[in-house]
Amino acid sequence: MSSSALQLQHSNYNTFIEFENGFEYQGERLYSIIFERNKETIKVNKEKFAVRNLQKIFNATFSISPKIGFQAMSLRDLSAETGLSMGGLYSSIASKEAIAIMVKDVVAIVCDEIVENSMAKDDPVEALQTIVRGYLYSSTIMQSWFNFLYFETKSLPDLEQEASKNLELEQVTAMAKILRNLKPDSDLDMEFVATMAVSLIQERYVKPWKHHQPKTTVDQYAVDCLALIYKTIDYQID
Amino acid sequence: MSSSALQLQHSNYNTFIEFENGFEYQGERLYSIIFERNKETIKVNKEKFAVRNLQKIFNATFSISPKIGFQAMSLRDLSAETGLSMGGLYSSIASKEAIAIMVKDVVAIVCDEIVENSMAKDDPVEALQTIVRGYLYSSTIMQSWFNFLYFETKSLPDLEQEASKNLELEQVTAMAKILRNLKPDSDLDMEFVATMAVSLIQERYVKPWKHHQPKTTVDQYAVDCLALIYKTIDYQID
DNA sequence: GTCTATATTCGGATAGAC
DNA sequence: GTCTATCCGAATATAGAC
Repeated sequence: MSSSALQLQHSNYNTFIEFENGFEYQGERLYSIIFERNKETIKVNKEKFAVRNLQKIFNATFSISPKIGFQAMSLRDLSAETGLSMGGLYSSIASKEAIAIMVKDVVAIVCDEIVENSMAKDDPVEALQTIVRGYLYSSTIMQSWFNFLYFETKSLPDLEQEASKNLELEQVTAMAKILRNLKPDSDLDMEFVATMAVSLIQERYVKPWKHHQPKTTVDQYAVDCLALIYKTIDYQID
Repeated sequence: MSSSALQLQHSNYNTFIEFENGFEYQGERLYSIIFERNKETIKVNKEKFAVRNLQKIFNATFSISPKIGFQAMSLRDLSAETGLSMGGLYSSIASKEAIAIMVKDVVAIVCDEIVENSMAKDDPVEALQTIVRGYLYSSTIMQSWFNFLYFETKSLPDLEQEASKNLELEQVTAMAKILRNLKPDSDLDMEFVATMAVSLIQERYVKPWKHHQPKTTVDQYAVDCLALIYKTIDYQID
């Protein structure tokens, strides 16, 4: 119980709806956070205007770039899609590259929080639930953000590229650790199992053309993922 | 036995080495095939020269583009890396876009062959082996090609983008079909299992920075994948 | 805070000499 | 068959008016 008293309220969830209600990285709040973190490079001073523009810019980016790629998206495309002029764009962002970096920053914050929340659980079953559901739900709400970072990591400067890859490694490492706690005596390669689990979760945001449409709900998908993991490591659920 | 007599010799394999020996899409042979298929748009007439240049061009593309992305790679970058001049490049390829299209064509041929070979097997256990090992081994030998298509599908014209996505769907569909043959009475969602399997295979060529280095061999990885699949569908191997 | 207009660089592609 | 030289459009980014 020790550390669990310190947990954020939204670190306990068993359904998507429940998670979504406590998830702060969405809506205007999200863009406020981005604004706060990038005040120095954003020329617009009033939060009200900056937030509105950032919202337009990211929406436009996530509308254009999945179709043709970030590098092929010109700022003129972005200007047309946002309704802002070239000058208007540059008053809200430092450069084109800055867009990609901001995406990376936001996703990094969210990913860290997922791992943190999970690591705070003493019970490995709860910990597994938390990381799987947390990752799946977060990347559902922020689908465009996760998808963008996945495919556009190459568009980042070397340092941020490294950071982006590490996000994934941390998920795998954390999950493998939990799995070892669940079955301390197993001689299975838990890194392998965790790799499988992570890539299964990524499937949803990486290949929306395959999953996004009808088929299964996120909650069902979460159940399926967990069941598959338990089966793989021969863990009997009560 | 009926159809298995018609199979290509290299459709029977149980190890990477064995597969590699019968795999024709590598070395000079590969570039001969590309040359034959693109004679009309390649200005160089002598196969000897064309093959040598194509080899340089694809090697350079696979060296530069994973780091910065295909769109960010300029033909001047390519010129520097290949040692060919701008004019020299354009005598061997029709355009920059043509490079991406040729990659897609080659990968499509290989993927089709994997599915074909697998579908030719009457025994579902053999069929599963064939598709899993075929996909894994092919994408190991042609790692750069598969990786490129995965991340640069966006750089293709709409029509080829569609074709590229279909390649993946065909793998999943084929694998799901085999799994249903293996366990006809199971009420598991075999599309889900196949999706998991395919994304596990893709892991290797999609994230080489995670897997390529030391760790497990391809053969071990194949065994692990197959074991995981069997476990998932509760199939007892003899 | 947002626009228009423009500076400047760099991209893909081609023509024509060798 | 390959190279050099060059065209031309398009890209990022900025200056300064409103």
